[in-house]
Amino acid sequence: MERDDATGLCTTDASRQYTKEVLRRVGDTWSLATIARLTDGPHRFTELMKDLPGISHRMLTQTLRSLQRDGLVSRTAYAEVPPRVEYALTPLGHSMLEPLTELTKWAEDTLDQVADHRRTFDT
Amino acid sequence: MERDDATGLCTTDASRQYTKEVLRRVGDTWSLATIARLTDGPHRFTELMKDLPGISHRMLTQTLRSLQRDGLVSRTAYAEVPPRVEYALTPLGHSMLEPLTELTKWAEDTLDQVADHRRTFDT
DNA sequence: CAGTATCCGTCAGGATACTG
DNA sequence: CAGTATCCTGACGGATACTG
Repeated sequence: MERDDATGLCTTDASRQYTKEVLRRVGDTWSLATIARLTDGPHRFTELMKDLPGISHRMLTQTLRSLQRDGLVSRTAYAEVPPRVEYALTPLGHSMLEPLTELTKWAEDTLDQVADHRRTFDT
Repeated sequence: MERDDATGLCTTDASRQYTKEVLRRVGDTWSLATIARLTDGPHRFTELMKDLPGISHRMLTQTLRSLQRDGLVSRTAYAEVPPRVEYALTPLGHSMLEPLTELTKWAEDTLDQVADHRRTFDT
């Protein structure tokens, strides 16, 4: 596997597949936010609705299905009345948190720089 | 700033802005691939076209403008005939490579797991 | 409560043609 | 060579109504 010596970022065709793969898994509007919300433990559907301001009923369902399909989130239904369903991160889901956190920190640290540059660029 | 103790991933409203911010900057189809291609130094427009299989003329322009606008990529035009323009990562662009590489490695390492899980889930 | 189904608007992004 | 402008399609995602 070739990697750039300075940074470790692959520049091969194969490596670009991985970046695309990441986007395919969590590149949509709600996946990352949903994962972040599940960081501290299992949550119910309604809790997630409440804690993800702006998400629609439909999109939460769809996002959870997608994450579940990829093995990042588990779904547990309890046979009760009223029905209760809990979503939680799987070990695989947890394994994403560390690299994801790095990227989030980077965004946080560079937010102002980017905003400044954008203003300058527009003028 | 509240962070989850176990993982360091923010779960506050503010932190979700950062994840959204990342997606806004590089969440489209071609930004990450373009950045990866610029890792090893400056490249010309045509080189990038050739090295990003499937990208259209229009989308490369649009992607480069967006990255330029955010200060991740610099554009240098040489007053020659025929015209020559070179794109390169800025220091800010370089600063993204490390966290990005972590995420790429994660995708690489978990690709098979996800593929397996997806097959199982479909049945 | 936790979904599924349907309709519909918006927009990313491809194809193509035209300029400096 | 390195763009810009225009048109068009398909996927993302919101609103709403209906089930177990």
